[in-house]
Amino acid sequence: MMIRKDLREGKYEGVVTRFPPEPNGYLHIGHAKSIVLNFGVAAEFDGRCHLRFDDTNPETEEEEYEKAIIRDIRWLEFDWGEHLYYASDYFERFYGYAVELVEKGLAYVDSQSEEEIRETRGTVTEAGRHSPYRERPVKENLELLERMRAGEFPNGAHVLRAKIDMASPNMKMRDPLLYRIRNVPHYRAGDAWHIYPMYDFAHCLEDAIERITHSLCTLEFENNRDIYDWVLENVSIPRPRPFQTEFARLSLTHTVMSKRKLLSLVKGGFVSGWDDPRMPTLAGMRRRGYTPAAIRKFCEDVGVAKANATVEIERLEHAVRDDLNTKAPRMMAVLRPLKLVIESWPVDEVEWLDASLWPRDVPKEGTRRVPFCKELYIERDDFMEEPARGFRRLYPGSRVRLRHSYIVECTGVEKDEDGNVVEVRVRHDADGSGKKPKGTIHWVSARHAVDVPVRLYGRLFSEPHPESHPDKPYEEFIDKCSLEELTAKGEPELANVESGSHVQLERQGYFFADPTLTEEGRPALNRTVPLRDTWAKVSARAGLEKAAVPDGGRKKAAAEPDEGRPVGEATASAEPASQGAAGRAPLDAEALGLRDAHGLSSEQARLLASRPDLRRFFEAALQVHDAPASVARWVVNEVAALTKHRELEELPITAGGLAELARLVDEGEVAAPAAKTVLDEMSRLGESPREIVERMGLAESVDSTLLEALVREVIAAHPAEADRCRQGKKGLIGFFMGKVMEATGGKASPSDARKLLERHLGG
RNA sequence: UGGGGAGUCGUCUAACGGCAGGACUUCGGCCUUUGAAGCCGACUAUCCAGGUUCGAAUCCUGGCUCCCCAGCCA
Repeated sequence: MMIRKDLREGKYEGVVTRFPPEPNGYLHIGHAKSIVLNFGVAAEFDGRCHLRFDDTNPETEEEEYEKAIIRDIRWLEFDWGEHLYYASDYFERFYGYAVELVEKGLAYVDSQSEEEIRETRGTVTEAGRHSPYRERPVKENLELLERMRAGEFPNGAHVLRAKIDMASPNMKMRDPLLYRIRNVPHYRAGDAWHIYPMYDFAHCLEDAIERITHSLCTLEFENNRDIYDWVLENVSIPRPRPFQTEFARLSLTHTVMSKRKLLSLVKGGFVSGWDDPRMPTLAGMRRRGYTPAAIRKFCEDVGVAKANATVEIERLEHAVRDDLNTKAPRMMAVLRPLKLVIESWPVDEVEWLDASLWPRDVPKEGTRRVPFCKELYIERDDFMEEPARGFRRLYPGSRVRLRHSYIVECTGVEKDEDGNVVEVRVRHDADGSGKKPKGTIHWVSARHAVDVPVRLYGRLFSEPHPESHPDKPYEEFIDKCSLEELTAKGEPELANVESGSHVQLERQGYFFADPTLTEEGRPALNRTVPLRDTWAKVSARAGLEKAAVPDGGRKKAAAEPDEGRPVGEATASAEPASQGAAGRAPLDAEALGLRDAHGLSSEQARLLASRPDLRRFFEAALQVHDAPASVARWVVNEVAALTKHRELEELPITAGGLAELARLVDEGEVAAPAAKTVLDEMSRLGESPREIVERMGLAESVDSTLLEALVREVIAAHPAEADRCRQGKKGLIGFFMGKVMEATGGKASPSDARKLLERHLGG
């Protein structure tokens, strides 16, 4: 939107964005949002997006990370063409700009210690103090800088600082550091440098050098924008220059996102590495089976705004399921086996059934063969000796459909000496003539089953907001049970699932054949995401209710209207009374005088008293049109709004003009809506109200018969809306008002128009 | 308590001063050889208080809450 405006105004010829990762860690889903945004806007406006490594800190950056980052972005299927850049390739130019600043007297070499610099920076409420080296002569600065570059000093001996303002309320502007000495080699630049540029100096220059137009970054850099602008305004870079715009970074429930915390999860052994499938890293998600398309869709869906926000993980999971639904073929496997014996089936007979790989609503072809015989495995959860209410699966006497196969009826169970059910016995319905069963369960042939290692991944943190507990560190919410490993019994075809491919195990979830663990003919499956499970929710709820029942309460009736009643009291006792006008500070003498002299409201008086410019304007206007009430209203509400972003003095609007306008309205020559148009024009061009009214033909001139006709016309043009309005959707009156006022150019009396509309649409 | 940002359904996110919309979640219903998917429906929101206006999420005033800034990290 903002970009559209820039283009429309001809600020830039095209759009150039960039994704600027620092090669010091792995990319996570939060970076994905930035990637999708940057590449997305470039594509939308037919521009381009650069990939630029912001490698300005040699101490933490490594080629390994660079490689991983490139792999991850490619995996997301974004393409930067030949536009791969490195901040380190610009080091020489940065240095040139630094020299330029020094020569202009806008930067100096500071030889204070790190600690001294920190102490003299001041605090958020106190100004900082000047460095004793601040006025070092240009020549000396140049020499020192040259020697810093040459490696003549130890780390920390000197820094280059911008000379801006040690008293700036923006801490970032208190002579920010531009260069620091680091006598270490850079992973790309080698040992060519002994000084390295700071982010605030380098980033804006990188953008300018690459002719970036829109530099999108996260909210925490808002304070840095002033430096960004300062540097680019003070060095010789090509124009038009880039501008920085901030957006909210992504947070997700049930996880953490900062590099530091992710690293501590790895180091603490809570996960197996950066690519552990529970990690929110792209590498982890890839290994878990999340797809690039799902991640992109998710990033687009959550949108971009400036408000800090935490997106529910369910939303990501939805995107993943939605994508995989049409991409993952269906197969069967039993995670926790229970033997099922078909009493009515011959011992040695095997029937190979054709089973579709896709459900009805996925328009894809393909089947596989599934063997059926006397002994099968079914899921333990699919049998209950004493069925819960609503249980639609196997229990003594029940009938279920075996997926892709026969209907069976449970005839009994076998138990071990401890009373555990070890085998369920059924008879099958050979011709399918019986009535339809309520449920369908999955199964595999015991004889043909293949063992498949399966990892069930859950959320890393049990708490939705692990970082939002002041009294508890996020580590305490790590879910130790977020990984469950087991060996499943799979149908034969499952052995052929290839490394890196997706499959849905029916009724259980989407799984991914882990590329690092899968062997030929023996996939290791990671559960990407479980299927939505309504029954699990229902039974969990039932369990809760049951737990609440023992003390004799009636089933759910008691649980339903929970103890939410105190709400009414709470709101009532919330003492909002202290706020209102009565609760405000009393008017000072000046405001009091204003109020009494002109009969203003306290609010109006308070504003005029606190804004000398508006007060003078108000008083000057009274000289022309002595109607304090209406003039005050215009000044307080409308003129004040105009001064939001511009000084009153800069506005071409005069007190006399405003007074004239107020008079025209008071005397009924111009209707209120039209008067606002006039004011807008006045603030743009500085014409007198009368000139504008004449030029635009805004004098009130809509007589009642004409207005009536207009109203009828507008209603006739929107029959559907009129109907809804008559049926009670009163908000639509506003819709019609808008149309009528538009038709009259704001010249009609709004109250008359509304009356007419209400009469016609009232029924 | 300096400065910079931000407050719209439970959660994200829309709405030239003119119908508070969409998505996720939740809850009903339909359908179903996946308690999935799909389809239909429902619930629920403009931080608060004043003001301007025919009409305010939007403009004005005041207040409240949350986030960011005192790295030689980015």
